[in-house]
Amino acid sequence: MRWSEMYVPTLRQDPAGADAVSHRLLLRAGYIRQLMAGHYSLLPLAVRVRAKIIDIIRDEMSAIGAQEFLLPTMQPADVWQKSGRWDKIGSEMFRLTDRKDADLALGMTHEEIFTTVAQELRSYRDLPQRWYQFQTKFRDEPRPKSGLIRVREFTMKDSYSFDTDSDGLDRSFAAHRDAYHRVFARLGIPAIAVEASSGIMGGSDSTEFMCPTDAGEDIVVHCACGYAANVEKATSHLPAAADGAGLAAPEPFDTPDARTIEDLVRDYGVTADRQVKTLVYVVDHQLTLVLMRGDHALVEQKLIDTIGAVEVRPAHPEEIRAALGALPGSLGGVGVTDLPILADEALRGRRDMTTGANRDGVHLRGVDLDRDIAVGRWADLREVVAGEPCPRCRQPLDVLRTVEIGHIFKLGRRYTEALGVTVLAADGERITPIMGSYGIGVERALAAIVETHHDERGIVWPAAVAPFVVAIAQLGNDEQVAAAAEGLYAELRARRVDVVLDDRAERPGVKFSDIELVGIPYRITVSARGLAEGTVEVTTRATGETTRTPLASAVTHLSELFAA
RNA sequence: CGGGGUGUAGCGCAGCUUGGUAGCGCACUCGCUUUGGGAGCGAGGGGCCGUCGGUUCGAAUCCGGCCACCCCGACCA
Repeated sequence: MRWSEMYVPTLRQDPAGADAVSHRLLLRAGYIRQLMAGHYSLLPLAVRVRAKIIDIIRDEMSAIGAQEFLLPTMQPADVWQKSGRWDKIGSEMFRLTDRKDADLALGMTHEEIFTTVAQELRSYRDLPQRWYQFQTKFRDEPRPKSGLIRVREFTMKDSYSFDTDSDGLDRSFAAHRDAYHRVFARLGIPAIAVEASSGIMGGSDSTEFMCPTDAGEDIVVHCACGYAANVEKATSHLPAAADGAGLAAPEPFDTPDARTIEDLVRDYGVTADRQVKTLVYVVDHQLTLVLMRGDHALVEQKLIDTIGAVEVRPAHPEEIRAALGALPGSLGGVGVTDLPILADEALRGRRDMTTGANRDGVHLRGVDLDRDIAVGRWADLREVVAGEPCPRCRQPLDVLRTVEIGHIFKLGRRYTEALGVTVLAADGERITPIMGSYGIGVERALAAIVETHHDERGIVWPAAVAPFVVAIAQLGNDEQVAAAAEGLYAELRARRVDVVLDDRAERPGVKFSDIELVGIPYRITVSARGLAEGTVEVTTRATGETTRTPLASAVTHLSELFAA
């Protein structure tokens, strides 16, 4: 490719409102343009990178025996109704109707559709099957942000496995997990595999692949011993509390100005870890008390996962007052019998605690959880914070900001049952195949590479995904320079190297900064000055290292760099 | 959905307080010079000032509605 013929609209200044590094650089370097919030046009350079990412993923999918499909992105409502997700998913799914007024959806994932195809599986001998595709997904995100990191329309590599039994699913799951590690290693993404919540996908087990970056939105708890989990799932080992004997019964005391945990700490000397924080949630229309230790934060996803709830929201003050007779600040679970009460494990067995009395401006001390509060269910609901002891090795935990680039699920038989997929087993019985599903966000992976591969001058692509591996900077309009540059260009193309010849009538500084901004791994600089002594320069983008080499051996020198 | 902010040329911005019909830098076009780190000089082209309405002799500017986009939070496979 000749740069003079490419469309690469680089920007000299940082675009306004592009906060994330990858967003800023992809805009500046002419890879993407925004159409509307959450929808981006990929320009030629981005298309080249995307194609290389897809090739790497495809290669690793083939290596585990997966077969490529391409399923429709517009889908009928009825399969979603059969799986129950038409109602369960809510406004994140784009829905539309056709001229016959039939309900349709834009695919946000393809479990239902792949399972529909699987209805033709007949025999256990057909299994296992591992199927995948690269397909556009649509998700009506409430808040798209950070360029390609959170969008409403994107390409996903999604795969689905069908096995006869859970051992088979374990093998398919492990095959994908290993393939994903290889994919991310080849893409240059420092992915961490973490335990995750399965969310709306359902299923028994899931692992997320997370890339650490400031632009990330997921918090991951991580330990040197190898323990890693999304905060939505993470636990830590808290030291046991040593409570005193407490009181024979809870004792009210007036706290007229205390509305928060901190108020009680400051004005009444009750440390936060001796308080019971009473949160009121509406869980699938049921008002529910959620008790946490005063210094602990609730993870709503844990609440959702524990109950299997569809919708969870904090209750409004009016709802709370109507049910408990007090406002937030003086709430507690003592004596409450008409509402479900969930309590965090960290409160189990605690005595001599302080909590609200359900009378505004009054608290109770000497509360014994087992004796005084009708806890219906104990669960891990607490958010782990940095420095708490690792649940495995007891060393202090790290907390990282990350972006999710892949997620693999053991789904079970939910979809195959709902859509009536069965095969005949060896003994003549009908069995329902068990499924897994596995996803990688392609453009998000692209953004994650930029997040982790850049410097102050621009992007620094790993060679495996770079839009071009070599750029030839032809300086000046000297005929000999042009001839030498053209010669190198032809030679590299003959060797199937992705090379771009910067033959623009631009000054050297413009060429250098564009080539660096765009992030091409190697640059050959051809100039009259160099040719006078028979040499060209080869510069490595990542290190800035430049070596002079005779024109005739430039290609050989590059090959050595590729091999290194 | 709650809070905050911004919409003026392709990009980045000023002008708005104090109304009088739009400006700067970059980019773009042409000419000359220049050519190893985003060139210089000269001459040009380009904007329904997001949109609809109101006030006014007159609105980019004042008032109201709407729309879009960005940030924080909620939410989110």
